[in-house]
Amino acid sequence: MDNCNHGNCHHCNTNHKSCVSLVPIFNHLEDNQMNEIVETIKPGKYKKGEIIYSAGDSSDSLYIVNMGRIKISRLSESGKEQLVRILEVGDFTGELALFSESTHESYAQAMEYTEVCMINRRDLQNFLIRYPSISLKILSEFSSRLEKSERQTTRVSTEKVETRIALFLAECVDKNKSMEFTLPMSKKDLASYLGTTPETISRKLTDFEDAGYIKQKTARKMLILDLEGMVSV
Amino acid sequence: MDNCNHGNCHHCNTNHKSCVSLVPIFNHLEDNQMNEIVETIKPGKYKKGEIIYSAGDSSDSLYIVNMGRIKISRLSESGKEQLVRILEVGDFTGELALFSESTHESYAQAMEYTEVCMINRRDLQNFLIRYPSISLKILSEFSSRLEKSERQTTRVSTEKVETRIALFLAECVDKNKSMEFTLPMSKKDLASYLGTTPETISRKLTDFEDAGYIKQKTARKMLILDLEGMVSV
DNA sequence: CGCGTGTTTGAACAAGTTCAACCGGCGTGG
DNA sequence: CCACGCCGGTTGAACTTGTTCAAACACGCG
Repeated sequence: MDNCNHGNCHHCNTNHKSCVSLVPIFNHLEDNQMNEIVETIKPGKYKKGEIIYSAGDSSDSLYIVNMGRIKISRLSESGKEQLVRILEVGDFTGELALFSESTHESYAQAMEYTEVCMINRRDLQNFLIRYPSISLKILSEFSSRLEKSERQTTRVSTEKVETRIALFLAECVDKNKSMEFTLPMSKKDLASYLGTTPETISRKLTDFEDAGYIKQKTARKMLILDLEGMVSV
Repeated sequence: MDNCNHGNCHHCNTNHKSCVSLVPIFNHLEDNQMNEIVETIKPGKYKKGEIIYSAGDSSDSLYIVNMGRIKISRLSESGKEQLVRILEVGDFTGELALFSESTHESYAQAMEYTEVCMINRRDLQNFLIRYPSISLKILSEFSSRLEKSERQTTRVSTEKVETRIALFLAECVDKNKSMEFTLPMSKKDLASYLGTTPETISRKLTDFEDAGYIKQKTARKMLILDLEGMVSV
């Protein structure tokens, strides 16, 4: 904020400090260590819908979300695409290319106006060696991502669509700590994420509504009426 | 080997050195550093079929496979189980419990007589701080696991069973560098891994055979006749 | 206001699961 | 050493689930 002397700080590209001081992987460092990192950061700004990187790109930097939201999708061998996860402020991506030399297998797209901070591989590896605690943070993040990813695989492999939707809604309740919330993505994207089609999502949600488990206030706004009942289908 | 002065070294529990000097996460260290790690290691031996840890266990150690093979499975919310991955010599598991306090969501079972080396959380975290290069190795392993796991999710979500089987066989060819190989697991387990049923696996494989893509020499022995044709179904 | 994309609904269709029966190899215990 | 039993694998047929395609709709954004 300090070195931002005009209107909207969100659009002030000299303000990289927040990237570093806000995100979990760095915010435990000493001030002078953080400053050192701030020095090496390059900012990036993307309009809604803009592609940040594509499958096949030889990425060599870590992207940290400073503002906005990013959608990460993969293409399957036969060309169909799947939404893998959504990055919120403080999340990062680009890991694959950081620890192996390979290219991206996924692509990243801004879901709204988004600002990121980029750290290139060489710089990051330096910091990892000098400040081992950063590695511990990233390891912790990785292990939780791994956990989530494997859980998702198991769900898609073993649960029927209905159950997957119910579990997803239950997680939204959890995250928002409220029975009323807005879906974090379109139903189309949700279908892609859950490994089904928009049609099926639509149908199952009206089924849930008919059964009295939920109420769809608008396309995205949900009110859960009977969580227990819904997840135990 | 040196400090093993009786019969079968496989059953010699004073020989922990190989765990450390063989596995990728440690084998780049200096001798004295390795010795330090060897000191803290506890060995574990498991008969075929034995459970190494179960879902719900509050694990607090990293398991490194010294010999044998371990099957990692998860239980879905509704109780169905899925094979997540198979650990070979040099692979490790237990990561979840290492960087968070939580309990295991998966369980591990020895597929044959298996020996592991265990390092507890406290010791490992110490080494990670003192020898940052270990973190880099683990990060690299994690990122490749993450990649694989996400690829698997995408496959299960978007590809039909036939394609998943074909891709799996193609990977076996790749790994064995030969058109002839033995399946790394039973067809029952394969079904669980690919998110389908043994019946379907059986049927699709005979379909492949009828189409002239493969030849099943025995239950586990496969010969790929037309890789191109098979994967482009 | 109008276009485009996301959403809903219907009906036919495809894919894979389920259940049940049967086969065969392997290990165990008599 | 043989017989039995168990588990993995195979096959058939009915059944369930979810997809696909097509059409109509609606909401939001320019």
